[in-house]
Amino acid sequence: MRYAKGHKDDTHNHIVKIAAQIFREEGIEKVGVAAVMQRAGLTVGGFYSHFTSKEELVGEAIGSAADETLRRIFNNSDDGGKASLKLIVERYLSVAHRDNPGTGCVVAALASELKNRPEETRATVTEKTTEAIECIANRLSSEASAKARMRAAGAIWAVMVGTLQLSRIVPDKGLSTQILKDGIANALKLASEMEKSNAT
Amino acid sequence: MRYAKGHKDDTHNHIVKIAAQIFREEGIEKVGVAAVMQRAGLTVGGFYSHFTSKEELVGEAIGSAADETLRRIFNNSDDGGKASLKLIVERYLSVAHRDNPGTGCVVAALASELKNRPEETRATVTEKTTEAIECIANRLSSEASAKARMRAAGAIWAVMVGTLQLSRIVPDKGLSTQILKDGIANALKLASEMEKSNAT
DNA sequence: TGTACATCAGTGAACGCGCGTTCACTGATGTAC
DNA sequence: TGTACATCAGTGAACGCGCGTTCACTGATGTAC
Repeated sequence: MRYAKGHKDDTHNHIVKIAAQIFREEGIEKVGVAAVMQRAGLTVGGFYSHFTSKEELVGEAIGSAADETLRRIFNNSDDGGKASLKLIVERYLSVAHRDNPGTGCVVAALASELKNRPEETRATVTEKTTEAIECIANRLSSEASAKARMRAAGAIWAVMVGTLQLSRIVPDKGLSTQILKDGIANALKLASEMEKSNAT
Repeated sequence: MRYAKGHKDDTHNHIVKIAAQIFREEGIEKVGVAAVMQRAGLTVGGFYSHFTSKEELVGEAIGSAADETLRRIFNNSDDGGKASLKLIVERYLSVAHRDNPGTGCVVAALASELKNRPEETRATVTEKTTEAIECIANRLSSEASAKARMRAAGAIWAVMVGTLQLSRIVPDKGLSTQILKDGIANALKLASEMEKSNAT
């Protein structure tokens, strides 16, 4: 063979990772197959020996981005998955995350395009989002019921996503950064309220 | 003149309203100028006597959609702008709103595409979003400081937007509706916590 | 060991199509004389 | 009052371009004999 064993798989994964990044930066509809291949250092002709359609790439890219979101933000393996809720919230609502959608949360980056994807892709996102919310719930007071913790965690997750998205829309950097700070305070206040009132 | 006075303005506004709806339903990049004109009952050739570019239409459509969001959801003029916070939250996180993005909140419908729009358009959205958050703040306990109320209102707004977006991604209708219900409870709990602890 | 052929990841040109945009034209009405 | 011309919102065909997709080809390596 011209290429080493596993070379094609490597290429495939490389294309998916590149696509996952550009889609989050510029939007799925705006980015063409040729642009993805070029950024991956390949020519467009080879695309269809890796994927049956652009939509298949989109599905894989979103799945990959969702995994990356979980790993890097919600349950970072760099710290052995032991990050505190405070650290997770601060990481999520950081200036760095706001300014780098290409490597960040896929829901915040593509929310409005996700709702028009095929059911299978949306099911994957649902599953990964549930994992993220569980991640938050696991860090809340264990005195409350699991159900109550999941509901509170859902609110914290929604505050995080909604706040990050707004911070990316606001043109004024100062106001945008203040929104992030307020969002951190809001999310953590939600968590501490949860721990005070540990009833359902 | 062939057409009645003000006819062209009417046509212009009609195109903007149609565009505001289709963009929210299908996404800005996915919908072409010809599709908008056709849905407006016109032919594509006349478009450029109304707008200098598609982006100009996009700006106007987003502004129109933002106004509509404020009027219909946050400060409904049908009830004289006296809707309670509970009513606003229930209206925002309703099954009807989830299933009809074309006439609903523009941020929830287009969040991820808004971040890639020109600064002017994003400034308009920022302004209208601030109004929406003020709308919520005005309905919170007046014992707390204005600043504290705005921050809490921001959290409630973020929960609403994040929850609605997630409910639109989740393929399972039952789970999706449960997410909406939990979101309502979460948003209202945030409001009542605010009223209990009325310090900064 | 040396030659002939099979394999297959990737190339590059082409396909039809719809995009945003342009422009010569239409035709009903208003105005000038 | 009647005719000739100006106005202008909207039409419909065309522009170049990039889209998603297809396909004949390349060329380095592996295998057969």
